[in-house]
Amino acid sequence: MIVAMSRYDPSAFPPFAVTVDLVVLTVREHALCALLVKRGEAPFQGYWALPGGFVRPDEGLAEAASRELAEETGLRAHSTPGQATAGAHLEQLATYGHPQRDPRMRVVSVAYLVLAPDLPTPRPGGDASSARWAPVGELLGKTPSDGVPLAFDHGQILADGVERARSKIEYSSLATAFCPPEFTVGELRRVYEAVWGVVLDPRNFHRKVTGTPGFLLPSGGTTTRQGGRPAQLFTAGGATVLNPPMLRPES
Amino acid sequence: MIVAMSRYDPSAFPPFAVTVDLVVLTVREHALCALLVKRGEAPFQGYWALPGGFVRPDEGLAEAASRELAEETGLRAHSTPGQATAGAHLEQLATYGHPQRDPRMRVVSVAYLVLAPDLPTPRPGGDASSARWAPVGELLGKTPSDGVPLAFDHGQILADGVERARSKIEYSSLATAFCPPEFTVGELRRVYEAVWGVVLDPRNFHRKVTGTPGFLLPSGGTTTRQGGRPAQLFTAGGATVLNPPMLRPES
DNA sequence: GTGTTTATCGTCAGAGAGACGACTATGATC
DNA sequence: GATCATAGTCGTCTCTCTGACGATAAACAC
Repeated sequence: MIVAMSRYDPSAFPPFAVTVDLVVLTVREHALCALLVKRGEAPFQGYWALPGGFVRPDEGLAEAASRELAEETGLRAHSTPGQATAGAHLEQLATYGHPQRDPRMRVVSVAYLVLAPDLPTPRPGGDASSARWAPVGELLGKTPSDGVPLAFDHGQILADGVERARSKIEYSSLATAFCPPEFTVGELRRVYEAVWGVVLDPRNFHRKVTGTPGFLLPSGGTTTRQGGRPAQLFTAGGATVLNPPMLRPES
Repeated sequence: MIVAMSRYDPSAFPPFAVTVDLVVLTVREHALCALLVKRGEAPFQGYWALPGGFVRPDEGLAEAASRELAEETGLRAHSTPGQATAGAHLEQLATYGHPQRDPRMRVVSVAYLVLAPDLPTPRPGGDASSARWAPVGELLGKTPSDGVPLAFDHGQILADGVERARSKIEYSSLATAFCPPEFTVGELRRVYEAVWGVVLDPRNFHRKVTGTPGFLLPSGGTTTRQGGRPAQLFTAGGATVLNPPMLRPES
């Protein structure tokens, strides 16, 4: 409905706090991992949580997410498609606003999803007491009694972010955001395997990704850093959508 | 980052207003239409806008969207998948929070997407001065100089909602949300044609939707309301995902 | 009855994916 | 240096699915 002008009087409305929370995903040692920080204050003191913080009065939502990401990891993210630089991918995930999700006051949190290549160090920057990369397999798919859950509704946010990542690499070239600027087909395949938690046939995968126009650009070089026969190096091509998509194996 | 406790002091933060905006889509006369309301006050007085309103202090975001939808249209929406009732489908779309998107104060708006069967009357309920169903073809894909644009950033929100609907019916059974409880294959096909703006082959479409397990349940009856040979009536089956998906024809 | 409209069933060729064989080029080990 | 293990790359076969399109069926209008 169209609200009356008087309703815009700030004093007439209890204030909402608006925050951003980040689901930062990367692939480390064949496992999909999420960045967690340890909370230093109540509530949920000592619990692990997603990084995040308040949106400042004069900044946009994506801007706030990007700033928090830089504060936590030093990563420079951008949401522009077809990135060929070393930055991470950032996109809005969803917004969480259950009235009691924060016991102190009404907080509406806009969650962002970040896909980043493997970072050298977990670097607990900012004012979080500590930070770590946690394999999402150990955080998800467990009963709430297994281990300590995440603070607030961050377990749900993380689950939504992981599902978004899993489905989005099906029909987009976003999986390259997990890779360094130059990568091999095998490295890209291991990304898919880690994110989906499956094993893919190397030959069919190779045929699929090299046969999709614009997905991969040969950079000319080769590498043997994975052992075995030298593999061709590629960079991400300009294509952002995969048509036809590469669907996850069922079951 | 983890913020200090003092930052939770409401007086320390300029309040954000949180609203919900609704992209309500339906199919009328072979065209995809969106619900618009005419603004009665400044700013953008006299402009068409998406329906929406403030989130109340004690209600969740989806709850607020559902309430606004009921106030505007009388529809009872639910986001539970596999709905067999006459209600509309509701899902969160995205959140828009550019600092200057509302000239009066900082407003963060959580947009929801509603897919509804054709409603008997546009029913301008609530306190909007008037409401109408507008074909999205006339609102999108035009230069900003063609006609009057929507208020605020509602043109962008509408475009995002339409794109979400277009892509989501590819791999889900959501198109049935545009249909009455009982519908024919031809009626469902006309939904796809209206949403995508294409013409589909009736025979291939029939084969695809009747061959996908769980998509359609025969209800036993037949109808001739579309003219021609009587068509079998179906209800939406329990399946929510289409595998393999039904991809839009390219270009 | 004849024509029109819509629904439904079939056929055929081509694209694409899964399963898997074969070969290549490197480093590691004996 | 020969052998082995590892990973990469090319090919083949089959099956499924899709797009194009012919043909038939069952209603209504005249």
